Amino acid sequence: MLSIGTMAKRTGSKVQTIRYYEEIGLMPAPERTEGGQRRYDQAALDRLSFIRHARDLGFSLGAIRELIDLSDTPDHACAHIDAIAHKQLKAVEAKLRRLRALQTELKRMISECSGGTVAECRVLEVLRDHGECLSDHSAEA
Amino acid sequence: MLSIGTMAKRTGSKVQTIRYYEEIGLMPAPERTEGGQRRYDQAALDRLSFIRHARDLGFSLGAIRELIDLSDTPDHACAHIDAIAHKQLKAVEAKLRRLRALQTELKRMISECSGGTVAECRVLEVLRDHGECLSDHSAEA
DNA sequence: CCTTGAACCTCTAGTCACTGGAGGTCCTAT
DNA sequence: ATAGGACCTCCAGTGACTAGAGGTTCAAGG
Repeated sequence: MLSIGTMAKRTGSKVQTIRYYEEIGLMPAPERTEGGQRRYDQAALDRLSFIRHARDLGFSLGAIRELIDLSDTPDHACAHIDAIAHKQLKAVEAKLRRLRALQTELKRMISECSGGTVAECRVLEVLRDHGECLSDHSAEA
Repeated sequence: MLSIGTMAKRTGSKVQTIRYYEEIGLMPAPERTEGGQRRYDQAALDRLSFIRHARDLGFSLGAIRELIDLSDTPDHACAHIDAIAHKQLKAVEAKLRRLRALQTELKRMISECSGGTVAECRVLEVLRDHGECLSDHSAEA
């Protein structure tokens, strides 16, 4: 049984953030000790860890809720799962394309830099033609 | 010369967001018409487009400011550029790993789904061992 | 040239996703 | 038994927007 502080340490989140996720219903309310302190299990740790990673990847809490629902309710209508998974996959793949472009450009700059001169930085231009999928931050559609 | 509305449309942002970026100094103050309306050029459009994409990829405005500074000041000390580029590259590569894992799992679910049954959803587990780089949301270090 | 209405302006307030602090209680190691 | 670190609730503040009120400007049609 894990305390909230241990959960925070293991996932790199803040204690308050975990309580916040509970408040908005993203994390289930855990068991409590006699004295009222929260005690978590492995499933809760996995869930929190997923949330933190997905947030770091730029997913909104709404989108994350959808992804978690996929695994909370494996008996959902297949068409529903399929629609959500497809939508999230498209978002993931757009992010992948843009991240790869950024990676390439940063690498180029670093290698030029070790040669002593950075001719120019093209980080701005590099993301220009990989977009098409902006503003999918809503996920409740 | 582009109006703020055109800028918003082209980058998928809101008009207010653009004004907000100007307020906090992330976008330079553009020229104005006699009547006081903002008029932007191509460079401003590129810059805004970059900001929006980078935000969508989960970078903080602080991290984005750093990336933009790389291209604003090509005459910066090479060591400085190198340090920032390396740091950002590490962040990008961690995001890439986790996104790829998520992509794989979503694809698996979709293909199982088209077969009629989704045995189980492992989106949560899939991000578990690719982390190591959480909470690099600060970028001012 | 004049109008008219969509797009622009500033300013303030609200939202989402946290983050920090005050003031107090619990738990565990000595 | 007790000290002090971790926990509790509640509330206020931050970062990054987003919406609305109330008023001005611009450009396309008459």
